[in-house]
Amino acid sequence: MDFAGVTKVTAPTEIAELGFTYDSTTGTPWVDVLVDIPLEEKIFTYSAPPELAPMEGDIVSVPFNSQVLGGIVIGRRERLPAGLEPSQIRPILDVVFRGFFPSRFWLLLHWVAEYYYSDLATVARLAFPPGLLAKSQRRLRLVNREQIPQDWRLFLSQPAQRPAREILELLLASKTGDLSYRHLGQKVKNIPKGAQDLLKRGWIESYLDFPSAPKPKTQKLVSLLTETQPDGLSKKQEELLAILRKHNGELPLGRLIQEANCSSSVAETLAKRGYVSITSAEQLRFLSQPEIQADAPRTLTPHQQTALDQLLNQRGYQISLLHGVTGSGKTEVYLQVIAPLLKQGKSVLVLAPEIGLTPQLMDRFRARFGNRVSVYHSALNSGERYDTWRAMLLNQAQVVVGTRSAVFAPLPNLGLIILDEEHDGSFKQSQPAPTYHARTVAQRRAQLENCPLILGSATPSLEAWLQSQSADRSHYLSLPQRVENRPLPPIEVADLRQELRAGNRSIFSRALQEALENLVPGQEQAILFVNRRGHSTFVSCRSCGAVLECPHCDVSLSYHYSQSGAYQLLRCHYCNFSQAQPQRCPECQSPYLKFFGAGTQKVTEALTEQFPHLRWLRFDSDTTQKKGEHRRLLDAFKRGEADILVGTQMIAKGLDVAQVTLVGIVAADSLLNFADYSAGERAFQTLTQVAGRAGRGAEPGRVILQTYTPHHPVIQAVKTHDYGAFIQRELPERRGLGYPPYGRLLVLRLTGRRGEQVAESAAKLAETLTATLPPRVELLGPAPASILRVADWFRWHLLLKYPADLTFNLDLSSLRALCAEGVYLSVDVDPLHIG
DNA sequence: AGCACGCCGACT
DNA sequence: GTCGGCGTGCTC
Repeated sequence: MDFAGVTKVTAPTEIAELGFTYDSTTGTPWVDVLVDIPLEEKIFTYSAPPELAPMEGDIVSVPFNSQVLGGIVIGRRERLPAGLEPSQIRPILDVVFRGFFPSRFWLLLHWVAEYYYSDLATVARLAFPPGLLAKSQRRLRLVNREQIPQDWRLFLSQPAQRPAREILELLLASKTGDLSYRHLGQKVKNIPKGAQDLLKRGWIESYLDFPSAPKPKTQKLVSLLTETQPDGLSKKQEELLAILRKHNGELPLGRLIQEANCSSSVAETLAKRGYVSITSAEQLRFLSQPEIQADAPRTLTPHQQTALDQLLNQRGYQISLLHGVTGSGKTEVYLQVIAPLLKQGKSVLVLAPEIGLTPQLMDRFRARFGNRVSVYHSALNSGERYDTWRAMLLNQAQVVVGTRSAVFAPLPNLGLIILDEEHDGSFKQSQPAPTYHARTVAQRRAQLENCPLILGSATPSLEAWLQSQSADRSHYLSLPQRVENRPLPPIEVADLRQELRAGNRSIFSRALQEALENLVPGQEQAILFVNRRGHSTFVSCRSCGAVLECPHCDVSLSYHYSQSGAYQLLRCHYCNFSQAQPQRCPECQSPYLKFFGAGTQKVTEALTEQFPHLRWLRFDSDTTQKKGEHRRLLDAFKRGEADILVGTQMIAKGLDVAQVTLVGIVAADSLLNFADYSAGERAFQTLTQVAGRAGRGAEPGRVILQTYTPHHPVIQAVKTHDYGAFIQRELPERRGLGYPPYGRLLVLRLTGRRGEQVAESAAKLAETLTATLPPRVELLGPAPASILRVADWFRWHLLLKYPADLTFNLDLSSLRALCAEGVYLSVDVDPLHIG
């Protein structure tokens, strides 16, 4: 079955009944519009043509200078602001979308804009599907291709006519002969001059491409209005009514006339006489998704049942941390909390780290709730996105599963928010603004909607854990055991220093080699976790020790090669620069280059060499670039087409394959050695999650963790599956240093193409901040970023650290004013990474 | 953010 | 003189 459903068209007033209110009775002449432009004061007053009747919350097109921009009506006013004459006021051009914005949603956007030092228009753009806030584009097009003389170059031979020549060349080369100013601007210097020349000759014309609101596909729907069989109808008319009756009284016009083999005029006559109605209906485009076997609620373990009972009893805003070890059945608890809410007509928002990586979560939801589940994430194309957005707005009792940005999903009757894998870093946007964390926004939203929020994780973030212990309306629920009494896999730590001493130079420890040797192909599967993609993390010269570095970034290049051996590349993992692997050291011409650091490619290479009987699949961002490739690879692995899955971080997320009995962590150390206050927390989470992939089926699992630092407290906590031990060590440390969750952080990032300028601006900011910051705010830096230069951009930052109970405000625009030209300042509130 | 207007150097 | 460079300021 596919989901291509037909929804009855809903008039604006009906949308309003979904809980949004506005008043169309007082038609005041002026409206304030938030214009979609990053400006200090973004509110402009427009006149409201009565026929458009723009109202609060409407999305509108407005003239702005010589462009047309999207905007949001934020209020109406009786009189003009001081100093404005009626003659200065221009009218609203169009209402793009009507009657959105319940006030609590509006408040949420406001709050996000303020909390993250962003602005309303930027935040609003996140919350809307593309197109709603579109701006007009100035475009140039050829008036008539044939009319331009063959020898046009002769007319434009002056040096000063270079822009005109270049524009014309580009236009002639393009299929449509129609290009946007913006596009041309990237390739031609001084377009206005060139355009002027060409316009004067009458070869091209310039026009404004109006933003067109995304329109849902519509189709005509014919509905039966009479119960009885009316008299005096023609044969065709009777036939048509009979067909309608056969289809429960409703059919799309196209299908109806096809089946009745008549023209639409027959239906129109019937409509005129009042026997049927013809309405316009939206036809929503959805991703056609693979069919899923329906399933029924599963029997719960006592722990699951306890958690479920507590969650079912919650009313109003509550925040619950569902701390369930890997394989403890959190998803089943979610499903059973959701079911009764849907029956009450409420909707549920489920946020997950990356939908692409967790198709299994999606499948579980669809198996239980069928077509009441929809996905919303950034990989949807704009048509799908728009229609899903519409559906969210219009449908009752639905489940939306989405990624970070879905926290803004416009569900009118929200009954619950679930944030699964709450600890996952991808819930935080670090770039561009607003630098929001979906967990933080979800919490605010739950408060505004007055509904419960459930955070789920096997390895809760320290923030969530601390909050669950102490804060108001917070609850801690635990699922300490796996379902069906399956044990957590024992974790063996292999000391790589001892391996070296014992003369083992393989990247696999003896324990891991033995385990791989004993893996029964076809019955058991293994996962090998490697922290890096590619082959080697760096290449260095044996003679002079030179390390090959990226010419655009301050990092070493990684070595990659193709399966066929067709290329050997050095690639930068920061800016994607690549070059051929040189035959000789560029410094000393020595031919002896050595590869260091194991990436996924090197591991698969070693597997082929040492275990030729085992088939492997590589799962990292190199092998999953194509759309749908995640799923394809995971499905292939699930079907047993390979014995071993070799992958990066990605495999830690929600992968649930019953046959996996062995997990190998090739090198845990790279995770521990990040110079970041939260490195330990992230390492604990990743290692625990990866280890948790083992033994999820009937067969018990086994984990081998290789490391050079076996006594590191994080390794020990992972080894003993002891979350408590981990936080008892980590929390006092954080408290002592004033780091989150006890203190708060804010990073000011400065970037620019000229290194000295960036450094100077950073120093200047620091000076000003030192003089103006309130007493309990600590300023650290300025410091160069741990990788100073990425893609030829230099990066410096300043870190502000302050007690969580302190509120203060930065005046961002005056700080921006302090920066040198070409130096950009951005803010990251509650950053996850500082580097 | 665009985009116009407006004021100075190197060409016809 | 004119064109072409880009600084400055405005957008309801």
